[in-house]
Amino acid sequence: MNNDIRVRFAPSPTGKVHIGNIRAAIYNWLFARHTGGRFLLRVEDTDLERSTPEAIAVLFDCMKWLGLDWDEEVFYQTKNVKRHLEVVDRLLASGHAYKVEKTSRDGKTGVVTMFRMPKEGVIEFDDIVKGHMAKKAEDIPDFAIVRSDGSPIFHIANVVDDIDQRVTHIIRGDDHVENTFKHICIFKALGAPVPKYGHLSMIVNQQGKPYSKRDGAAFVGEYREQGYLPEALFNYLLLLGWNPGDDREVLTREEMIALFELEKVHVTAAMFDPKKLAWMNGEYIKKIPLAQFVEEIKNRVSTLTSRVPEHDAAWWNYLAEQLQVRTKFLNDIPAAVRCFVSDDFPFDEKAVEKRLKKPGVKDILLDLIQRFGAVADWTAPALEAVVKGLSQGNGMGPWVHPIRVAVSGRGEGIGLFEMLQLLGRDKTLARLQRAADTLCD
RNA sequence: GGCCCCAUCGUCUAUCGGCUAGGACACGAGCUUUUCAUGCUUGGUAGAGGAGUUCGACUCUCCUUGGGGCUGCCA
Repeated sequence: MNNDIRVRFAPSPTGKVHIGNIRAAIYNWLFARHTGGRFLLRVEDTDLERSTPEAIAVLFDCMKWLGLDWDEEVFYQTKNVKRHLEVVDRLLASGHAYKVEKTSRDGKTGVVTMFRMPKEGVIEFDDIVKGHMAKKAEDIPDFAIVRSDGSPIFHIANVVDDIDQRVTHIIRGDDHVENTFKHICIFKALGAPVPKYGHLSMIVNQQGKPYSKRDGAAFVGEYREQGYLPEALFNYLLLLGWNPGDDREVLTREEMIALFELEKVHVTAAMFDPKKLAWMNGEYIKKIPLAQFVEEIKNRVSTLTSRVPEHDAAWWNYLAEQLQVRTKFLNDIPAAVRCFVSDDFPFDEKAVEKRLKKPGVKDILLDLIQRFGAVADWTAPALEAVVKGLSQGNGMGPWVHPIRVAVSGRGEGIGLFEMLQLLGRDKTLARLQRAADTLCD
């Protein structure tokens, strides 16, 4: 355990949190938790137009949702501007920086402060994930650190904040590799210790380009809305570029913390595979304790109806048990439980066409009403026994399919007899009658 | 263009010189089966190309090719 280790996640709040960005947060967090160091959050809110309180709230929200807790008070970059400028003055005084009149791309002319890069020698560092990196100083031109309007630019703000926060390890996106050579020179010019670096590869789309919103859900909030579990997204993102060294893929948070090593993070870009994420989500849904899954169902039911129907705990548990293994996304729950909540559920056109609008089906349903009506003990096994008796070992399809569509409106769902047991005798018989009267030919 | 980085199944990856190249997702087949799933069994698909080092190279070196990043008064 090394309590001197300090890492930070330093996003600029834009109202949305990109999955590539949050993966950097995950790696930082895991690194801190694994080493016993501290995980800091710095909000780089210098873009006043986009960095609204709402945008910052979204950021906090996403992090909390994923269980990424930070250790010290949030550091706001805008509150450190005075320090940035003081440091620039020091650089100016020591000759590491100079002022010059420049014309920017968009044509405005003004005096900016430039950082003076060394003109010879090699700048190098050992990146924890990418290995040894070196670049000739002459290949990097001087660069601006203060705008003509007097505001500090990213390079100086970032380095000064890292010094002030006493950051020891900078774990961030690959796109900052080139900046690192510049930043190292600033640290040295200031006589500050150079932190260790670890650059993370990007998450790319199927074309190998950086994953953007055009490629599907690119922001954390979207996964949340679509019914993904935070644990699943966390686990999936972690596996995109890291593995525990054996065949385990679904890991507990404790295992992740225990096993995570920055040295084992991949250098290559990883393609985002929504199918595997979906699979992993299903794995995590199966792990939800039954009682909690029941609550989840009730919550979703409340989006369908103002009053959650009254049932005993056994009824809810039975439903949850049946539903849990079939659920890939929490958002699939409402459609699956609709028929238990209300008599007014939609009928799937195709299913009706295929299962009910066929000759003889009406008679089968009417016959079933009689037989089910005579069942003394309204349980799944008893009901199944009735249909088994009718099918005489030849497959229950001709009975089962029409019943399912008649009582639920859908061609898929939980086990049919379990469904009937949950619905109860009255609803089942009424729905069979209704289908026979109005949906069959 | 210049500089930097990268390269194993379709995808995520294991392999740290001995490989009949393993696992997962996806896909195919089968079993279970009332639907949809789950579960179990099972199949196919990979080391970009070329030199070199070595008894031996997917693993090391070089070149080529391909991909990505950066090259702002953005971050």
